[in-house]
Amino acid sequence: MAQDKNKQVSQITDMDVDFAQWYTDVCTKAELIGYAKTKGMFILRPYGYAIWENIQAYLDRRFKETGHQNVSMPMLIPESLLQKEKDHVEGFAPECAWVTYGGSEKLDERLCIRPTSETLFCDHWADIVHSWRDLPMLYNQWCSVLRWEKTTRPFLRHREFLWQEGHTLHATAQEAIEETERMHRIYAELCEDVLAMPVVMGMKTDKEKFAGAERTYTIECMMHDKKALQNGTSHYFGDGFARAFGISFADKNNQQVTPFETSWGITTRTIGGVIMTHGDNRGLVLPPKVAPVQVIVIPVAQHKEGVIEANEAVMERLSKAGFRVKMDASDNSPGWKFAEYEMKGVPLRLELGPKDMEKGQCVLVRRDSGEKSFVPLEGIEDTVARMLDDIHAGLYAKAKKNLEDNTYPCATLAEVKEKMETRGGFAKTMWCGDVACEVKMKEEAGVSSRCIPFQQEHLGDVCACCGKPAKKMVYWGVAY
RNA sequence: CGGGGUGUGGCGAAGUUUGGUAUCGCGCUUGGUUCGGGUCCAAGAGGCCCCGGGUUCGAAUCCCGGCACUCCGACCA
Repeated sequence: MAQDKNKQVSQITDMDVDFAQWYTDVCTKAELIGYAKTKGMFILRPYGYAIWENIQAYLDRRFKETGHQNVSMPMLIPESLLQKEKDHVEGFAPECAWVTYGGSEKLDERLCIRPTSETLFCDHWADIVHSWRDLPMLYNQWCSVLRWEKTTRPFLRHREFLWQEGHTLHATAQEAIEETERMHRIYAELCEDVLAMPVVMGMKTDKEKFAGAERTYTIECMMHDKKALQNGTSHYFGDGFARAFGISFADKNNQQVTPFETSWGITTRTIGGVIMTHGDNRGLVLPPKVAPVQVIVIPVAQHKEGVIEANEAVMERLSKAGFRVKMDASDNSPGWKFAEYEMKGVPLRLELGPKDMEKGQCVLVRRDSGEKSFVPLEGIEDTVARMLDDIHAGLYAKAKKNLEDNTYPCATLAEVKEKMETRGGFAKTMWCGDVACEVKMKEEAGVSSRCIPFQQEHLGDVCACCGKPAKKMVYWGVAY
């Protein structure tokens, strides 16, 4: 068996044996990622980057539809600028990387390589915002940021990672809160409608919220191994940053007032989430809407006359219909190709050989279920479209089941601890709102609060941890 | 950053205990062959044995120091 493996397409570890190793195998063997020479720095290979581009294309369109403009801010932040907001600098200082030399000369002031750009946007706005007519400012930038993480993993934690960071400034708190919630919903829609990942929407507790934020809205997803992944956050800052940076404007009554800020972001980590949500023991399983290749066309008995041409014709038809389609006419055997594209998570495989040509049909095989069907070439565009939709729905339903089956109520800390050890997932409990109980939950049950869901349930009257009157229902879990 | 594991052609490994200058499979190249689930045959190319010191006549192998990957914690998108 071990020897036979070597003859095959690069093998991946069984996910039930070692999920972490399975994950790393998929990232490398499916050619999503390469390791760079500097610890924690990763190369997004073409196939991995293409997934990001598809996510990017969707979000960029949604951002522009909602009135946002893209900008580009500097990569370096002078230390004095970073220092202006106390909570913010405290939150990020431990993971900042600094530039201290320019050429051979030591700099008078060291420069932080941006871990996030709130300070840059605020400083800029302090210059250009003067009147209520200048608001709102609805900015976004696609860039990479740097955080000196101690533990790194492909997609899930890079020292440098790609993301988008939206930053907006509003005349009123109400408007800023609406913006924060609007973007939070867009992230949820990305997850559910595009990535087939069901979400839990809610707010972070004070302990877990972003450094400097008044409120952090979060989207929590459950991975195949039942651990949580935060997938997109949206922050409401109140006027804290604006005050710290001296941003003010003349309102309609000619009063100088302070505006309200938001920021929101999603990163390439999301790709890690996609892998861990849908993947299986054959490798990656990509949701059709972000799959770089949606249909892989594999000619069978391709040396026979007319086979390649017939396959090319189908490929062109599908391509013309707007599908991302590729044909593999290499001299690898069909079986090799089947395994290869399954590992790379291509949603649909189309086989076309001499027998099919006679019958005017082809074979379609779904990556998610392995289901094989013989379909007429006539109307293949519609068949493929329908099947890709079915795959999306199937992936979503499966992930939803995983989320629902592994989310359960607990009445006490002891119960959380016991259930977490035996089954993992999300424990939901009532909570008094005290940070001390969160700390205790972490220490004793090993879980952190994932979020205070919007969809609240009344599970009881008292906090599962301290027994005092409860204020909210909270989801707890082990997070990536 | 604390605790474990690992580092040998592109990939997976053997060799390390008992020092003598590298072996196998896959992949790759070329020519044939085959093609509906990981074809078969033949010939060929490819290695700073993670890096830097040390011991030794001689180091992949022994000693010291780094670095990277990986898992478990703490921190984090």
